[in-house]
Amino acid sequence: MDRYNIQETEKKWQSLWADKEAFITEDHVEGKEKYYVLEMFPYPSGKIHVGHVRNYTLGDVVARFRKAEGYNVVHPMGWDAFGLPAENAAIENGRHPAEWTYANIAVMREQLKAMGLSFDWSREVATCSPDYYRHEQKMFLDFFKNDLAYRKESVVNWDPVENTVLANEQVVDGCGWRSGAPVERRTLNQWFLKISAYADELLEGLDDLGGWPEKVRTMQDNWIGKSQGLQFKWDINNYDEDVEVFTTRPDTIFGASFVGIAPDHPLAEKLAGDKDGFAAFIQQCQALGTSEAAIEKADKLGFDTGYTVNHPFVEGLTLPLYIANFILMDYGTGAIFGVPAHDQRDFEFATKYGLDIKPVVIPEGEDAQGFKLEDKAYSGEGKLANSAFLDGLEIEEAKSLVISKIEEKNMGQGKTQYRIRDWGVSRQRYWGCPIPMIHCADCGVVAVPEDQLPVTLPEDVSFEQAGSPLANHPTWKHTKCPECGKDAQRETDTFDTFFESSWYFARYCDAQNTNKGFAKDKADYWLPVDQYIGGVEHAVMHLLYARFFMRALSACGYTDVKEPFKALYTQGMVNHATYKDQSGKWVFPNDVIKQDDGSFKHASTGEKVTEGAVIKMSKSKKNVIDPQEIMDSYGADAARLFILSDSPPDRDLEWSEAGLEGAWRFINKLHRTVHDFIAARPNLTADAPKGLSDDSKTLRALTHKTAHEIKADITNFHMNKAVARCRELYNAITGFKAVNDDDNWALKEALEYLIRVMNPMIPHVTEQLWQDFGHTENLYDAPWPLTDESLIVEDTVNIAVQVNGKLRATIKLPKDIEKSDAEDSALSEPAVQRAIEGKTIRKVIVVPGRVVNVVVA
RNA sequence: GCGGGCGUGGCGGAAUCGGUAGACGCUGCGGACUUAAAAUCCGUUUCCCUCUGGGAGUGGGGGUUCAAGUCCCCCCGCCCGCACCA
Repeated sequence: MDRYNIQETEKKWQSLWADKEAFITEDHVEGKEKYYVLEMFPYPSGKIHVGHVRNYTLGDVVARFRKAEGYNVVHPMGWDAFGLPAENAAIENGRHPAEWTYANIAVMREQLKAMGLSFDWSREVATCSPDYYRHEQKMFLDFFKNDLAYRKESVVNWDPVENTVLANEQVVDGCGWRSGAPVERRTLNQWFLKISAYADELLEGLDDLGGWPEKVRTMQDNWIGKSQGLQFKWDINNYDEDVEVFTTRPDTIFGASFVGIAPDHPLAEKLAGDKDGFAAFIQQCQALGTSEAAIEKADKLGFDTGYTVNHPFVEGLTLPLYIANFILMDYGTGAIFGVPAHDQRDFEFATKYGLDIKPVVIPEGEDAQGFKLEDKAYSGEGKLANSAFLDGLEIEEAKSLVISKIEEKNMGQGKTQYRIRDWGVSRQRYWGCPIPMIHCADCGVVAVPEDQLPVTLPEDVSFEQAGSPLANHPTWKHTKCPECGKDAQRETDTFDTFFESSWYFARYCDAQNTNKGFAKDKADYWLPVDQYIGGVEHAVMHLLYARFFMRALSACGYTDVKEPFKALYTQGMVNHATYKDQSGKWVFPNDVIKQDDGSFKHASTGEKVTEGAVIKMSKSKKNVIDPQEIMDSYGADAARLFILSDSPPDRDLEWSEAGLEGAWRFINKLHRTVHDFIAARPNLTADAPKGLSDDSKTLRALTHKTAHEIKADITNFHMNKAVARCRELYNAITGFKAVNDDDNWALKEALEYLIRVMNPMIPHVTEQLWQDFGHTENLYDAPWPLTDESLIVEDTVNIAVQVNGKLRATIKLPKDIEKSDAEDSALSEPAVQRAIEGKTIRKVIVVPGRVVNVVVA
């Protein structure tokens, strides 16, 4: 018998698809609606990983399925090619970032091709190419002209030994990852994009994103963080400036026991700069770096300025003015009033420094005098108390009243505040897109004239010295001022790599365009992306930046599309068990052999190995599987099928060798079953034979039902259910005994339907089997199989019969039976009789088509 | 710390609107075929019991309901994001 040759067959179809340009897409195809499927493009880190396999398999199922449904599908792929790892490779191995990056791209492109993905490779982009980034330089200049880009000071993590800015992930326990030196916060002048100007629009736009997961919309909503509050000034005793605070809880003003400012608040140095311990305190705050998580997780620390402030409503009441490490300069005014009873951070702070904790919001059912806080702040509902003119009011009433009183006193005003900050796009790095600006001593900041774009990166850079390679380059930055012609210097910062990923989906619409990033009509045709698929870790930043970027581009006349992604699907991660040897070192799963007693040993050394937690695959823990090895030994179809089979795509997936083998077995079985059928050479008619046996009718019903339901499953991303249904149909096929050619006709229909509905999941073997059946068209170009609705209507249903909610029997009844008849049938069941014996029937609940519940006492 | 999510057999998971918990796969066990093994095929696989039946059971505790994996409240555990990783 002929065995299925996976490697040969998969290569054969991959080259056929390439030769026929099967997935090269034209714009505006007559009579077809467009459908844009997009997966988040990869960073070319070296080789593809299982997370990529999952992401691109999901996208491929959608793309092939929508094509079969008759859409004009575009499914592009490219490379998010700028970024830190390329520079790290340069430092560690001496390889040039460009050389390293392009070599990785070449490897990964071949790997993606070997997966049989239906990409339109004619649209491929690499963001590190000047052909790509020249256009975003132009976009930046347009943002600048339209007042959407500006410069301001902001804080970075500074490594004093390496003389370089550190990313947050490069700060480990407050120290630089390579130098080990404590990081400092340093202020630099940097470029920002005014995403805050679109805060309301981005927030309101979320309501129209029905195709997005609720959780992602909620996260973006919280990130934008719109809040109504009060901004007002506190008078500082014996000092001629006021301190301005922002609060979302003006109602709790009578519970205030201190006022706090951020360590980098301009007043901090002025008020306390000459005090003992100030420098040490500031240093301690700086050691936390700039990461918000690190700052908020740190123990609450304060420094008493010695100054006091006057309470706005209580004559003679003064509160201490602290500098506190948990107050963020970036939010509000960088100053707060602390209400320990009703804010957890303030509570911890007050506990530590012995400040008053005075409850002013009393929950319902508690007495204002008796209400005591246990060990944490109370932030729930309640009525005001201990608060002079606010006593007895609801929180919202009290907020408005305090705001209007403050406004009357001219001390401040109600204010809408956003948590979102403007997007800092400057990076002090080499491997990024140069920011097309020039600094002139006389003219200030001047844009590079458009006819001088692109500003390209110099190739001869050194990573030997500390600091930014662009700034260190001997000649690159020296240029002439475009306005006055005198000597001037180029901006040596490059863009944040989120800049590139904020418009790549628009570039795909017109990837070959050398004049501009994309032609408006092409973007307006293809965009928005109909289905975007990627990791949930991008729920906020990338997705929010891209939404902003399209609005900014739209404001500059590039396109009419403001929302780039109509529907979003966020996939879960891929996890794998971890292994350690006796010395505690991580071991690759590939080097582990499971023994008969369930224990593990090292494949080459024979040493005992212990199995650890099942966690996200990561190189550092070595719990990685190389997709290349999977494809080499099991084939792309098996890898794809396994990854779709087990877990629902939005949940984490546990990689399992056994599950992969199961998928591989299925593909071989499917091949064998089809070939056994063909070899039997049944004599078949073209149309459905009349008078099919009941078994054949049942098989036909399942066949058509399966095609129908898989369509719904794929539409809803229930890929694991779709696979389960395919296996059910397959099980029915192999359990089916054909006694004549009429039966064989039904069998062939079932097999062909199975092949067709599985094509988006396992495209190679299904194309092959379709051809083996004698079809001359290819499945990639074939429509989704039709469902004959008349075959799938059932006239009887199984009804559960319960007594007091407990299942006692199931009965088969006509679908449209009268309730009373269903009740009679249920009560006559022996098991029901037994259960109700000697009891009184209180009532009987009949849910048509589902359940009869007999309630007895 | 803040924001968001997830939790169902030995394992991954299924269960449309609150209506038969465990589809489908994996593993294990038993059997067939074989000189033998692999492959393949068949059966079986939530737990407990006094087993022609019955009881328990969806992270834990409480509640609503004729009926709860599903709704509500509290708690526990794990995961993602937190603005210079991508």
